[in-house]
This record gives sequence, structure tokens and C-alpha cells, in this order.
Amino acid sequence: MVFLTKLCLMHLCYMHKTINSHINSHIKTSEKELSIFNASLNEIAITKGQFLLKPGTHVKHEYFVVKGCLKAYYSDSKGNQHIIQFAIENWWVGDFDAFYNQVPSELFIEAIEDSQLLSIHYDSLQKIYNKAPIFERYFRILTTQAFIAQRKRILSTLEKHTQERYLKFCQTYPNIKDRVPNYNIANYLGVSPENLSRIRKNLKS
Amino acid sequence: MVFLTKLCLMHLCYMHKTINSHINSHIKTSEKELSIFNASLNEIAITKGQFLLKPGTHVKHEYFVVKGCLKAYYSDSKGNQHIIQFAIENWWVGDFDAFYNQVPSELFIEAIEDSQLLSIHYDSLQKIYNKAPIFERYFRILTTQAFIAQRKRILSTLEKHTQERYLKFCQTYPNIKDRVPNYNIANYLGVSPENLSRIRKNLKS
DNA sequence: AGTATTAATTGATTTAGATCAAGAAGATTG
DNA sequence: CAATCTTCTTGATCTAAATCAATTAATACT
Repeated sequence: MVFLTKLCLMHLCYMHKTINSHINSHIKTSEKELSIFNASLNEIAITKGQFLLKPGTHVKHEYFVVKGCLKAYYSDSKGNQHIIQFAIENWWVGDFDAFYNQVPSELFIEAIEDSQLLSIHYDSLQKIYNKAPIFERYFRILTTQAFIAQRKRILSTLEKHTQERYLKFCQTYPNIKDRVPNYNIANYLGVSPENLSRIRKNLKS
Repeated sequence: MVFLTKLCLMHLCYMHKTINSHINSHIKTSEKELSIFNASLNEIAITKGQFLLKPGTHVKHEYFVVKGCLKAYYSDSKGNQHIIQFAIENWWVGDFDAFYNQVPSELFIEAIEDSQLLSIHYDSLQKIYNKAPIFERYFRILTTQAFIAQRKRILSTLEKHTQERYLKFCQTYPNIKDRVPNYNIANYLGVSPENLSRIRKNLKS
């Protein structure tokens, strides 16, 4: 029992260490600011195939991936998945529209691997913004970078053929490419798995 | 001459008034914070067909549209325009990747109508963030909303047919739809002008 | 290891939309 | 108000990719 407690503490340290170094790679914080932030985080463990979020939910949390891999997707009327984001280590994931604009979620977020996450509650975040406004900067920078990445994704759908877009995807996310089934990459690119398979075959020769 | 000066002052007031009410629709500011911000803005007038930005430029400014309409686009090797954004009144426009990450611009920004803009310099903005950190919040909120809008755009290319995407575009941006030539809307949607024309014909009947 | 399940591949057919080409309708300008 | 330039439309053809269908390969399960 003592052993277990110790393990949990070590575990907690590891998760906080991960997010804190991510924070400090973007902004400079004091010990106090960091501890205000850390105090608001909750740990979540989720196994492959489990859902973090489903449509129709009132979303109160955003999630930081410490370890693992998830996909965020919409499901259309035919049941096709349209993947909006893969989230791996050091990414934030959530339904930002539902979270910030207080509308019901339309998004599925599902674990592709067993994953460890940290969650933050909407109310906690608002308090953090007031008590430690440096975190406005942290999220401003992250959102700006995410915005730029999305802009590039839009551009690639506008100007490139599927083969080029697939190659670009592999180049941009080499680590994701090897952790995710190909039909999910097809979903992300918005093409059929058959088409992606043929493209991959074509690239081999 | 006196008359002209007076006119310019009135003009200045109008432009600042526009951006200040936009700011105050998102955050609460003191007079002092607002005046710090206002002091960093420069006025720009640009006529239809002129460029605010071209590829290869070292980007030092972002722009707020007080009046007018612009398009931001990439031009591919065949000379096709891929429109990433239409900017009308109360929108910020710029090459955010080039601006924030100090890489050369790849973007054209061109006036579709005669336009009045306010520009802010990168260095000024950094100073504002330190002197009046409430503006971190302003830009965090704007970027978050822009991020959400882009996510919806990505989703629509993943799940919808061109006709549905065109209807969605008209619904989301009714004011832009009527100010921009159809072939530019086709560029934005990533389809040929001929195809959009046929879709529009089909919708009439 | 052997079975069940899930993922990837391959082939045949269909389709939405691109491309090519020409003309009509609007808008601008001398 | 011609004349020019720009935008939009229409038709014919071509092509990338979707869809449908079946098989093979890879994982997971007990």
C-alpha cells in the first residue's frame, strides 16, 4: 500500500513535469504561477477504444496528452468519420467550439492507444487567466500555432492532389503516421481508404 | 488646408472608433490601455487591385480592416489562386505564419475593394503585450474564434459535397458572398468556376 | 497455435468535377 | 455609345477518385 502511494506520487510528478516543461518551452513562469496552474489539473487514464467525448455533451474540459494517441472526429449521416485532429504527446485536444462558446459538442474524441491525460476545467481556466495572466500568453501562442497549422492544412486541400497531400502529411507528422491505421489517415485527408491504398502502392514502385 | 486637417482628424477618429469598439466587444479595457494600443496603429489606404503583401516579403505588420474587402491567397505553380481568407470590416488579416514565426511570406493579400486599414508593427505588439497584457486576451480570443471557424471549414471539405459547401459558405458569409466575384468563391472552395456556375444554375431551378 | 476480427489490397464500375473551348452577359473606360 | 475588358455560362470530353465487391494480410483473442 505504501508502495502504491509512492508509485502514484512518482506518476503525478511525471505527468506534471511533462506539461510544465511544455509550458516553459513557450513562456517563462514563476514557481507560483506554475503551481496555480498545476493545482487545477486532473489526471485521466483512458484505454484504447474508449471515448473522452461524444456528441451532445456539455463540454467543461480541455485535455493535454501526456502519453498516448487520440483522434477527434465528426461522424456524418452515413457513419463516416472525418478526423479533425490526431493528438499525441504534448498536444491539447478538445472540442474548442463547445468549450469556449458553450454549445453542445458535435465531436467524438476516442483513444487510439491507451493514454494518460491531464484535464482542466473551464471555470479553473478562467480563474487562472485572472490569477496568472501569463497563461493568456501560453494559450494565445498555442492557439496561434494551431491556427497556422490548420491554415496549411486548408491550403493543402486547395492546391494539392491526394498523393502530394499524403506525402506532406507523412512529412509533417512522421510520428503520427506510424501510430495510426491507414484508414484513419484516409479519413483525415478526406479520401477513401481504397484510394490511399493505391497511392501507397504507387509510391512503393 | 485647415479643412483638410480637420477632415483627417475626423477620419482618424472614425477608424480608431471602429477598432476600439471591436476591442471592447471582446474585452474590457481602461482608457489608458486603449490609448497605448491606439498609439501603435497606423492608417493605410489601398485601392482595388493593389497588394498589401506579396510572397517573399519579411512581414512586420498585421492589418485590421476598417472599411473594404481583401483576399488573402496562395498562387500555385499553374498560377491558380487558392484563397485562404476574405477579409471585410472588423477582420484582422495578415500572413500569421510569416508574422509570428519570422519566415518569408508565401501569401498574396490583395484589395478587392478600395479599403481603409489599420496596421500594427510586430515590435509594437510585443510591447503592448507587456505594457497592457489585456491585449493577450484580446488576441487569444480572436485567434481561438478564427481557429474554430477554420476547423469548421476543414470539416466542410471533409464531409460535404460542393453544392452543400457553397450553400454553407453563403449562409456563413452572406455579406461576403455579395461583394466578391463568383470565381473567387470557387477559388475559396477549391473548385473550378465552371463547376460553381453549374451548381448555381442548378440551385435556381 | 488456431480462430475471429480488423485492416489493407485489388479489380470493375460509376460519378463528380476538372479541363478545354467558345460564347454571352456585365462592367469600365475613352 | 462603342469598344474593351472582365466575369459568367454552357457544352463536350477527360480524369481522379468514389463506390461496390471480393480477397488477402495482419492483429487480437482464449
